[in-house]
Amino acid sequence: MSSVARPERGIMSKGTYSFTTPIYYVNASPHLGTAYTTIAADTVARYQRMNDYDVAFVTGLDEHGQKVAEVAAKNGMTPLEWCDSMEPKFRDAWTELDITYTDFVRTTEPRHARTVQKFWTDLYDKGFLYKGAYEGWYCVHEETYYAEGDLEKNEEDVFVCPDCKRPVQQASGEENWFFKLSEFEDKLLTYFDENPDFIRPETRRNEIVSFVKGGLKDLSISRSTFDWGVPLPFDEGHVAYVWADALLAYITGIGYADPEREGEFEMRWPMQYHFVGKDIIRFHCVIWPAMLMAAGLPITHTVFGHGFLLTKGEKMSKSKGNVLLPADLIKVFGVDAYRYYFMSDVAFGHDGSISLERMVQVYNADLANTWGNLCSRVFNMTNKYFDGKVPQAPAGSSENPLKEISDELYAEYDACMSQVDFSGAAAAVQKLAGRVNLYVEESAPWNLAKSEETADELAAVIYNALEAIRIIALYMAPFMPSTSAEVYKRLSLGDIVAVADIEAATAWAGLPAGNAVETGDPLFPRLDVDAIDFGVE
RNA sequence: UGCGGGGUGGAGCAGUCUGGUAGCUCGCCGGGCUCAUAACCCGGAGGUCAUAGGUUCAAAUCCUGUCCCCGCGACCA
Repeated sequence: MSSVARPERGIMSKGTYSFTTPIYYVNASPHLGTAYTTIAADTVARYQRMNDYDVAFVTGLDEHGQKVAEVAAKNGMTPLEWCDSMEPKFRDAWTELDITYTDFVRTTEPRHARTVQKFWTDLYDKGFLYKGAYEGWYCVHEETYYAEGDLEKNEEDVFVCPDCKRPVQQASGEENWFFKLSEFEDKLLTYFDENPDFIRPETRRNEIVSFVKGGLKDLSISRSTFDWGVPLPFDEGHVAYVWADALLAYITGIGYADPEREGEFEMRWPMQYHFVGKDIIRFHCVIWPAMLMAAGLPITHTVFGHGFLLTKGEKMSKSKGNVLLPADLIKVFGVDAYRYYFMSDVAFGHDGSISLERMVQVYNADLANTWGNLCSRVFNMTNKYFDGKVPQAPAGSSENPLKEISDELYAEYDACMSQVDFSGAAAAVQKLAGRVNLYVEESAPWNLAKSEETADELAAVIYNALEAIRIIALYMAPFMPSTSAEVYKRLSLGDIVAVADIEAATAWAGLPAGNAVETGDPLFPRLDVDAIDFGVE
């Protein structure tokens, strides 16, 4: 099903690096939030590919469940027709944002049904499942059972769902399959204890630990009241319930039980990261590791629950009328600036307030004034003083402040990126860009150009500035792929996407003398906040 | 009610775990430079770190109380 080319395996040196976004629910179109998670994952994907890793980046769609069936019926479609109509919205959004996922899993695909059936049959065989009746109440909307004590009552004194406030129905003794989640309470707590990085950031970890300490109930993993789902092989009248289905898409995406991808799952599992919004960490930090433990599989290294994007301190929602759509922002800022803004200006893991005004600020300060203008002025001087060719750096010119910073940069940048501290990584690169601007100022090449006596000095300054620009382009590439590719092109360097070892590539003096340098149009023309039509608000 | 996050110069944040010159980006004011996208560089103004107590030689940072804001609860990471 997936049209995305998978990377060749086994040819890179550092090993595999695998991670996921959530398998998004088909009911809503992609919005800033889903785009945020996905851009973050893509930034990791692009970086780790440049960092000599064999990357697997799994995303996809959760297409099962009663709600989907209902929405489809309401729109006069079969459930699958409805899902088919939603899929392009996601794929197109990701294409527009330059997302380089390696697999896009739809939970309705046969290969995923195979995963679900194999996985749960295995747990069934191992004795982790039992059939039981759920006493109590059921909310169709949440697809969840509630004990009477957990319910709330509305004005009419009718029991309603504590989550969605809709009336609930009596469970009527429907039999479900249950997963013995309660057996994993201690094992999970021990695991959390021994693996402090499993849940990040730390506040999320504390939440989960206290939640598990509060006690775990067995988990209903099947439904027999509707059939829009994957049937369980040991009881065909039952389909896997939402999380018992969707979480497994992560392993479908790396070839679990896939005869066409022999050996890939073993190579890529366990993964480094699941990137999720903070609202769904429970499923990823409690149910999922318990499922894996039961299956005898290792557990993903880290579940990272990032924060929400807030506007004016409030969460975006349609009813508040403060929703921004990715496409609207791309129109104004372009894809690269869009990606850069969210990665650099919002601390990953914390809620972040965003605004159009702030986007314009960051765009102008970091991209137009610092990075874009730096390229502009240095390229222009290269053109003016060296006929548009990279000058030969004179002997001894490698002793300079830019090299000093650059030599330390990989370690700092890599540490940030490995910890998914995107804003830290971006700031580190930005610091070098700022230093180059200062270096140019201090060296004043326009004065050096006035006399033959300072010709060597001039060549050194321009070379060093160009070299720093090359290095900055490399480090910016995971955030802003198109711009970095453009800078590489203007320096007559090869395809930046082919860079497979960024540490080696960013070693000083990698820029060949004599390369043609094209000044080109400004990379990021300044924006005037008052002159922009955002088409929203 | 509950659970969670937060209140730091005009705006957005860092610093709080491991007490000891209050830092960053933007904006504002003044100066410099001229290669560049009114950009770049330097300097400056501006904060009783929500509030009231407590601990301490010393608290934004630790403890206690209070006030306020936000999130989960509605499509939604």
